Amino acid sequence: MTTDARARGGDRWARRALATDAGTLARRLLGARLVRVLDDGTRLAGIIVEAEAYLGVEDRASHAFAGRRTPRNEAMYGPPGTAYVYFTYGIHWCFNVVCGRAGVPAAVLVRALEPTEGLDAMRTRREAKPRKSMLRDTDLCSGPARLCQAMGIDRALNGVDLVEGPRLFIERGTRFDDADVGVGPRVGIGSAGAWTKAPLRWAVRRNPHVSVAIG
DNA sequence: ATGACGATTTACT
DNA sequence: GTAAATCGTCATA
Repeated sequence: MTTDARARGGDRWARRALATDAGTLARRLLGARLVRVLDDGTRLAGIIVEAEAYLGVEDRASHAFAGRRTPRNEAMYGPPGTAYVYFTYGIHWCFNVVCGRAGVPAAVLVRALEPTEGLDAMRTRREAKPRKSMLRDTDLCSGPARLCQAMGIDRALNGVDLVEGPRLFIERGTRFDDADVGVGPRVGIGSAGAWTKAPLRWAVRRNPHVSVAIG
């Protein structure tokens, strides 16, 4: 493969593979490679090892619960393969893969990556604020906001198309056996009734890059 | 116009 | 373990 083809993403996920329900996609995304190509051509990438499903209008923990549709969550209503990037806690960005079908707001929050390409650039971004010591590899992308900081994902990528776009996309990666995958409640869900404990988070067992070990 | 809150992370006791 | 950081967004008025 040529360098150019590699930068474009040689083995991307097709849109039809993303046109499924959030739970199914969250499980299937484990092992996929998330790729970010910076403006200077630098390629950053990591294997997805943790993801959460946000089902849609019935899911009280979803930004689109009860059909809420605002400027912030508009991307959730886009076609499968749309990036939904939102800002939270006044500091952090989080990245989702919109799934299902256009007009139905469902998405998968990518919570952790095992970084594979561009670790030095990631470390530089993550250490932008002064810190006591150099970050370990397992601190680079082990959390939804951490991976966005490491990969340079922010407002500018909200709404972009992961299937055709040049800056952020998903490639075929490795495959994790069911025996190596755990399921449990989502992280950081406050009072959302039964949805607080619903088993909608998938993570690779014993993988040190996961943000919170799975039960 | 105002106020409460957040799909988090970090530093500190 | 607890608390601070930090501000866009949304619901209420």
